[in-house]
Amino acid sequence: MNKKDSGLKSERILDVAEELFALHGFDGVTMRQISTGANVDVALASYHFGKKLDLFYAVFHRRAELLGNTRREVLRNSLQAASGQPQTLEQIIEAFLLPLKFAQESGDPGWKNYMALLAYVMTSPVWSKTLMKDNFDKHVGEFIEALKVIFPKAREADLHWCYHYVSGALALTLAQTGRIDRLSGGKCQSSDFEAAYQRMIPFMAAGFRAVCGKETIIKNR
Amino acid sequence: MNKKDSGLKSERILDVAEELFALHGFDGVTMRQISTGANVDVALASYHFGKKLDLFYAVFHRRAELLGNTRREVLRNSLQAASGQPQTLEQIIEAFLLPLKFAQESGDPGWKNYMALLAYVMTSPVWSKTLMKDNFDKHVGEFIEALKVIFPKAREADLHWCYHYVSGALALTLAQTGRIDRLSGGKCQSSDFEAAYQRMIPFMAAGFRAVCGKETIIKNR
DNA sequence: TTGTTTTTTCAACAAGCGTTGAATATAGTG
DNA sequence: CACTATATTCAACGCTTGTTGAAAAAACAA
Repeated sequence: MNKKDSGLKSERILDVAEELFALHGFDGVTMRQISTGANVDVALASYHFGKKLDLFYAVFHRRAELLGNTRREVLRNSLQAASGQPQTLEQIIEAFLLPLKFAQESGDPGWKNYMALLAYVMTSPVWSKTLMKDNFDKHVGEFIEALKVIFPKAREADLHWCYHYVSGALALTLAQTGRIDRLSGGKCQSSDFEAAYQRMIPFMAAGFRAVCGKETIIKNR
Repeated sequence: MNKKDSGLKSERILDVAEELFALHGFDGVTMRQISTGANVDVALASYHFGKKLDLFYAVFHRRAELLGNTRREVLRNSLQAASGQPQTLEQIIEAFLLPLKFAQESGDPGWKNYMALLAYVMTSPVWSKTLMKDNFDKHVGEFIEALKVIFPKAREADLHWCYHYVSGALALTLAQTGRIDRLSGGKCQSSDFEAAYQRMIPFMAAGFRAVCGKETIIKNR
């Protein structure tokens, strides 16, 4: 039995759609390409998921919930581990990035496609207003709040712009365009999320401090 | 005479195509939407630019050359102004960002659309391998070289990843998705490139130093 | 088994797609 | 003016699109 014939057909449709949408965007993929890739009839995708747009939402929503929950969990765990003291800036940034590292390491190749899809959605003026708003905005507040605790004197606009830079750097990394491979002559690889991850934490932490000032240290009570 | 009836029709086609491609991507725009927006017959776009893909290339190429040349010029000017001494890290980053600030301030609303288009192309796995490669990769080498001068002991991979983070933060800013407006409760605006620009320089400079070490100061000869 | 529900395929629809050759209008030239 | 080249429109082509109702197959229940 062929690889693309294993598993539930409805799941295969989601997997193939995820990969193709990530690569070519919503309008760059046809229902027939998806059904062909999943080795099912074109009508089956409509039967399970409705309209093409609904399928797109289903694909995006499938892993969004899991990712958001993991993010919140990691953030709260690091808060608890600090036992009363505020988290370090590095811990907050790490909590933001760690779930994606987990996903990368999970071995499920679908996660890699999903990350590229996430980058596509994040940078799209259209999808950002619907999919990001409905699936990810709610988690951002907690991160900003954690940052406010350690940067009580920083202006909110500064915090948001810095968060925005982290988001952007992350998005381009998730997109895995292959450009860094080319520009670096092979010294860096788009697929090497570990390399991107390790450097991103000190980079972004230093950036935050340069813009928002040194964080306030609160004594243990 | 209506606004969309002014100017050369071929330029109007490029302008409308630029705006629509930036918003919906290559596959999300039809030739008829473009021609309708430019108030011309659908065949005229083909007459002037050939296939749809050629039109897309023409749109992207129109401002790419100007942008690339300005970038190189600014970089070399700052090199000359340093009169023998190496540039500061901030100067190098500024040279990378300044042309976009210029474009923003030029008053031409087309530039704003082009920036969103550039973000779309930068983050697309498909277009990155063709359009970015053919139009922008050649300029990156000069920036990396300038960075190597002031970070002679840094590993190349570190420099490239840091450059990658700057690219990503810039891309998300150029995309103008409106997300930061929402998340910040109106305290930040996607359209306010000046605000993004001012904070980006100290942020990225600090990030570079955190990953690549303090830059080497070379005495005046 | 028979009956029922769910899943999957088949075949086809109307609408929209990019593209093109021929016809018409406009501008430029002498 | 007439002649020519360029610009623009018109009308239509063959093809692909997303979607759907009905038929067939498979799974399930009794």
